[in-house]
Amino acid sequence: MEMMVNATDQEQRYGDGHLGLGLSLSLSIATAAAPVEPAPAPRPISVVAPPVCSLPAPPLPQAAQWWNGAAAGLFFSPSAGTMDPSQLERKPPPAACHDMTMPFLRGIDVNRAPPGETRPRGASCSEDEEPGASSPNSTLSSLSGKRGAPARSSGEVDRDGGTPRAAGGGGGSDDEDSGAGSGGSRKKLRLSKDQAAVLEESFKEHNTLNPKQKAALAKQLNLKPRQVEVWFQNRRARTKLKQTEVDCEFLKRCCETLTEENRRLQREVAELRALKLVAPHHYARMPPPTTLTICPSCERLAAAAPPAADEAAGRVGRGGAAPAPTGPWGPVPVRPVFVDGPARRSS
DNA sequence: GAGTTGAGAAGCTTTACATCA
DNA sequence: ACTGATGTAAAGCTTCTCAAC
Repeated sequence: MEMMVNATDQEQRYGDGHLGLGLSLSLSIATAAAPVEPAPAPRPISVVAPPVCSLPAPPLPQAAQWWNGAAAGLFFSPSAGTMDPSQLERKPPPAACHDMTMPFLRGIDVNRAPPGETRPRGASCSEDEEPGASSPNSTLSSLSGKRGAPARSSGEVDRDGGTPRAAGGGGGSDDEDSGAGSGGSRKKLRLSKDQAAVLEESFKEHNTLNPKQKAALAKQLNLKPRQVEVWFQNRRARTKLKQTEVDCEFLKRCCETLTEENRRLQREVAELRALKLVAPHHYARMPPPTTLTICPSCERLAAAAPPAADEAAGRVGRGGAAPAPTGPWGPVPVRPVFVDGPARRSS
């Protein structure tokens, strides 16, 4: 097979968890500017733009990095900033998500495949065609065929969403459904609150589903596996979009901060030059410029600290530990992390 | 009218399997 | 019989888009 993969394309395609180009940039900045600290713990999904510094986390195995993001609903993994392009390149290994448990699926072990069971690639997933799994609400929209083709309009949607009506009915396979495109406008399914809540919970656990999880979830929610799949696809796409917006804002702030710092440093340089012209003899007695140190953690240049007692005693070497956030490294913008899904209507 | 959201389509990668030298 | 290369089909994913609400 011919593999002509555009790197940019790859980054975009598999950017969830890494966020592609823009993300890499922001992370590079953050990596260069921030001192080392432990990685922030995964936050609850409902938190938006938490006060977390964009610090690079210690490199993790790829699957772990991905999972960190996925489990917390984070598509922007801080650790991605330390990843090399090869790490950015691939999706997580399927096992990373397939082995996770879904506590909300009571009594359904969707994660444990029967020993030795591997679904043949070519075989159609019978679970996906589960005939009885049709949403009480979805008997309509899920029936819609191709775009533009009017779907069968049958039944109404339970907007309230409390209890799904009896699933029964359905009985039609996807094939049947898609085939019946006769007349009537396409009614749109509205997932019930309960269904949405369970899906959200599930998404917090895994942002992708394996076939078994999908089937179990569909069964539990009285939806078709295809509907669950679509919901997850949309959720991923929209979460990523939100995160991209957040990252964009963050990058703007980074840019402003760096620009301001650049101006300040240029002014400083100009002042120092002027000073040197005015009083060259003073500078002759000063230590050579090699006393500038590099912060070992963030590799930023720091002016040498004024001679202190420690230094006089020879106890301080060059390149000492970087001061905390308020040190000479300047302000580091705090990159917000979008961890919440698209706002849901509260109706 | 704008925002949200379920869903279809296109295009891509991955993977299992078959075939062949 | 075994092995590596190659082709193919199916499934899943992302992205874009539409349309109903």
